[in-house]
Amino acid sequence: MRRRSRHREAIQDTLRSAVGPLSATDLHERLADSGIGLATVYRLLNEGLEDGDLVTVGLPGGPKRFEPADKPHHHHFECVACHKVFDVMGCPGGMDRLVPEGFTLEQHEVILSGRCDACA
Amino acid sequence: MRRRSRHREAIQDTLRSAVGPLSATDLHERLADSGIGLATVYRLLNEGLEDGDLVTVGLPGGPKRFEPADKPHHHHFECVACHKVFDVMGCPGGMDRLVPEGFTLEQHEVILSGRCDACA
DNA sequence: AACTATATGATAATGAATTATCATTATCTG
DNA sequence: CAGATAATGATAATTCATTATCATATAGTT
Repeated sequence: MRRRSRHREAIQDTLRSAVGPLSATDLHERLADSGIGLATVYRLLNEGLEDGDLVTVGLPGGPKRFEPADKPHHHHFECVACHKVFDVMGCPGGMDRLVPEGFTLEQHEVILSGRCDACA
Repeated sequence: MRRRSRHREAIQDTLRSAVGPLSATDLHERLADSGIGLATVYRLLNEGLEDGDLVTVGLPGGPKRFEPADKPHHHHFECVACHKVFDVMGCPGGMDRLVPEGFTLEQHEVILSGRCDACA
C-alpha cells in the first residue's frame, strides 16, 4: 500500500505548476532544497505512471519527461537555446489525412522548436 | 580528402531506398552480409551529416535516425508493435497558430504512432 | 607496382539515463 | 507508543548509444 510522503506531494505539485513536462533531473534540481535523492525521484515518477497520475513525453534527443495525465490535449515547444520545453495548447488537426492506407492511428505528437521569448 | 568505398555507397543506397529513417544499428543489421563494422557505420553516417548529404531524425525514446537530406517535407509514423518508422508525405500545416507570443518557430516535427499495415 | 593517406573492424572506453541494492528512517495502524 | 512495512538516500550496477584507439587493409596516385 502507498503511503503519503512530502516527496510524493512535491513531485506532483512541481509537475502540476510547471510550464511544460520535466525530466527526472529537472525535478531533482528543482527540489534540491528538500534533500530528495535522485533514486527517489525516479521511484516516485514510476509510481505516478503506474497509478495513472502521470504520462511520459518523449522528445527527440532528450531524456524522458513527465507531466500530469489530466492535462487537456496539447503539444510541445522546445527552445533550441535553453532547451526548456513548454506546453502549447491546441492542435493543428488533420492528422488522419497523413496516415497511409492500412495503417491505424493511435496517437500523435507535434513538436515545435525555435526560440522561447527569453532567448529570442 | 574523401575516398569512395563500397561501404560509403551502401549506406547512402540503403537510406535512399528505405521507407523511413534508419538508425546506425538498423543499417548495421541490414548490411551485415557486407561485413561492415558498427564503427564504420557511425563514421560514415557522421561524414554524411558533415557533407550535408544526411540529416538526423530524433524520435522519442529511440536512437538517432538518419535519412537523405534531399527528401521533400514530410513527417513520420512509428509502429507501436514492430517499431518501424515510415515516412508520411504531407503536413497538417497551421503550426504558426500554436506558437506562443514572443516565441520564434524554426522547425516542427509531427510524429504519428499506431499500427502499420503489417501489424494492424 | 610502389607509396601515402584514407578506410576499416574489433574492441575498449565513454557518457548519460535509469534501475538495483541495502541499511536507515518515517508513516500508518492499532 | 509499538510494530510492521513502506519510503528514502547514497551509491553501485546496468543498459544502450556513441566515440576513441590502433593495427591492418584498401583506394587513388605516380
